[in-house]
Amino acid sequence: MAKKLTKRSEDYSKWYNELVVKADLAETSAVRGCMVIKPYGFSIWEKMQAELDRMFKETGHSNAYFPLFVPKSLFEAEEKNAEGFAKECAIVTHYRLKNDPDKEGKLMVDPNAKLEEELVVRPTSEAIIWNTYKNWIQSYRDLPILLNQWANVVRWEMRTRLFLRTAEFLWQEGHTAHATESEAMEEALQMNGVYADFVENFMAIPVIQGVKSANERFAGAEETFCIEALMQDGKALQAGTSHFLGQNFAKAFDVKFATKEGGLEHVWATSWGVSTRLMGALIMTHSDDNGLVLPPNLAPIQVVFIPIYRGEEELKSITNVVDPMVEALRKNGVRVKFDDRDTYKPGYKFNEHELKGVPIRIAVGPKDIEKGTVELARRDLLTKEYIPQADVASTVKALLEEIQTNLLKRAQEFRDTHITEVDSYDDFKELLESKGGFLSAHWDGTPETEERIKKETKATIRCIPLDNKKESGNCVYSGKPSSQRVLFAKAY
RNA sequence: CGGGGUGUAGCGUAGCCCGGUUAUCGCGCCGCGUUUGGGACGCGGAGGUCGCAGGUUCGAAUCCUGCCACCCCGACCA
Repeated sequence: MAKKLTKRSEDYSKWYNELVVKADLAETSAVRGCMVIKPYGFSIWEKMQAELDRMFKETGHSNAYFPLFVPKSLFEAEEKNAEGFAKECAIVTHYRLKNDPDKEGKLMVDPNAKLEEELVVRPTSEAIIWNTYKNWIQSYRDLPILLNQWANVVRWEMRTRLFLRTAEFLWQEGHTAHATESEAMEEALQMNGVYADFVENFMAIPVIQGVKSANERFAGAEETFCIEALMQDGKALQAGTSHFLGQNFAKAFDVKFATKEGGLEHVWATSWGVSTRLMGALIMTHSDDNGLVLPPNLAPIQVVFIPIYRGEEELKSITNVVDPMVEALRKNGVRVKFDDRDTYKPGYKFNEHELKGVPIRIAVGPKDIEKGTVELARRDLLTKEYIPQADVASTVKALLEEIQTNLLKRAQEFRDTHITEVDSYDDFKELLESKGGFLSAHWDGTPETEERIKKETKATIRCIPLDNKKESGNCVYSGKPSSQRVLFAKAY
């Protein structure tokens, strides 16, 4: 096995897969299309969960949990939603196994244990949740309901890719119920904003907030808002979505409430989610040929100390110097590890922590003991410098913030230089291949045009940016008049 | 589900066309020693139903048949 990762420029997919496995984030499982998230990868996910959860609570939401199984009759109640997910559902049809009379030691599905009604393993939970909300809502006094659940969902994908597309994935899904259309719409927009805030400020991944075209809209939604990110290879990634569901689910599940005025009206709904896919976005936004690069906010280990020594005596004197520094940092709330394993050499540790994306590495050896210094290396720039031991606590604190800022800035610059305005279809096709990224182009607003462009170029409309400026022009494909540019890209 | 490909140790592989002692090499793993400021080196060692089932043959990783699994390209998708 090669020690170095495949270079990003050589084969981006190969690089990505190697990185995910070698940085101890995840691996493919023996189960078709499924993924094992390893402890290190999961600890990063937990950081994301904790921050998101905090933000949800801050905006008035609570957590709850609903069943994994959705009876088929409930699943099919909202037609568009059902149709959208029908092709990728896992279905439970039986509830028991028995010994196979023809094969010693083997089991078979017991044909007598066939379920009267099949259970769909949730690909999303609108159906089961709205069937429950029906029982919870009678009056305007019961509204709003602002719930979130952390769960797994199953979508039987044909082709899978670690974190980006797996048959089972972890996510959070918010499901809210409101008395008025405007309140629901505000909620959907608010949560899209929360996602943008989280992804940009916590994960240092710049995103564009936008609206999906009808083709790309969530099945069962009236309007889908999204955050779109751009990966290093020029492909876009939908990083999160927030849906204004109108009264579709309320009508499908007959959820009405008595208004203050004595009327009876259908409830308005939203749903919104982000998934472990964000881990993929993290990797494909910041990482390099040496491995993962973690924004300090997310890093399970923010600073790693590595001793360089021969013999126990030397280690002891280094430990005496390192321990107070570690303690001082921890007191400042910094997540620190002193890697004093004697089973690996320093060079190995350097590479390992680089591969895992630790933002700051501090090496302490005999020379440093003598001079009262440490060697400090930052992961984002791969630079090294010597600083006095006395300055470690203050330097690290400031540097962690600087790295966090720098990563976002760097990604932002990349993203901004990869949004290109195009006005002819030839330029469109040419740039899509040569440069990639977002192409900002006029579109006549019809699904047919979007569909044709997709067929011919594989590019889709990623979104219509929320802050889009109105500008009259002509559709890059049909030449028909258009009032604004939209963002096209090839997407994951 | 359509087109193509691959299954040999934990991982990556040679051998297969043209059947013939004990199945190749690298990484990793274990032991001992020397090492330790960018993935150490030497010596020794362990680890294999050659995807599964059947067939041809004196003899099968190698040839034949069937099955299974996985990967890539399409369609689908957060």
